[in-house]
Amino acid sequence: MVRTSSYCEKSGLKKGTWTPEEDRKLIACISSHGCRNWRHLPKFAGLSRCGKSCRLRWMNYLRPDIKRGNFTEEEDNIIISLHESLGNRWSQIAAVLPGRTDNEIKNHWHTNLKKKTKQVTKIPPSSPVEQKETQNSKAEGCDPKPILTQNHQILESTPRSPQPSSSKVSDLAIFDSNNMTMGQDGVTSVNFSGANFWTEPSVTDTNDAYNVTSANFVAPKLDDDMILSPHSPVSSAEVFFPFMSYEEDCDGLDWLTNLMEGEHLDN
DNA sequence: AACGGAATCAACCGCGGGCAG
DNA sequence: GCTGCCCGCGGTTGATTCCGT
Repeated sequence: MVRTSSYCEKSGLKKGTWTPEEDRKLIACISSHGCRNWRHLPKFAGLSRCGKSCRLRWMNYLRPDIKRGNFTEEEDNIIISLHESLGNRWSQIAAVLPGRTDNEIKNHWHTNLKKKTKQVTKIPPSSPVEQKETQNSKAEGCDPKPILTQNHQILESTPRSPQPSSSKVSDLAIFDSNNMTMGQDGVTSVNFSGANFWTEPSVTDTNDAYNVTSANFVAPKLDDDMILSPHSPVSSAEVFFPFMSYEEDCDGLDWLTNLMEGEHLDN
């Protein structure tokens, strides 16, 4: 199947899975130039990719504020609830779940939640199965109804087990605990040494607890000898970090600690 | 251990909307 | 108002991984 795109019509442009080297180039380019023009960005970055592909990679994977990890019960409930009212408007649903991309939510819906909702509609309310599920929910302390914080923000996530793929961000991320700080609001932020990553973040959130600004978000300095892939030695700890928010006693910090201790590199 | 089907998820594509000229 | 460019969205594909036999 050969389809053309107004965005990627040029032949010779690379397609498929992104390599760590391409990721590094893209991050470096956005770091220095920002991402106001996706069409021209690949040229500056030295990438044989179309702008659309770069944008997608950034928005769905490399963006610093992406929360990595399994969806929580709470997030599932919110997605289900919002899907009932909004339908397949994944971007709007994603807006309520900071750190989650529309693509991720969409995939999660099709792979997990769709079945879940079908089960719920098929099974009579008084069925033993549902009763059991309800009991489980209660036992786990999960409210079956969506729980939204005052500003519609989910602050927790369970860690997602890393997958062995060369282009996964979990492979790329190395953390420096010295650069992690916990704000008064319980939000973890990370300052990287190096130049300002982004003087004008394109990804902004009106949510105070989630705002990523140049003040609290300084990106890694991408030296030539700095390698983000776990397949090669890392010369500095000041590397890219998926931005996330946690409550103080959240398990997510344990996950971070594990990552920092290199558990994600054990493959 | 090997195989095949199922599940997962990153990435692709076309389309529509916004905006500048 | 029209046209072209660019961006973002949602549907879909396909490579990879998982899991049961």
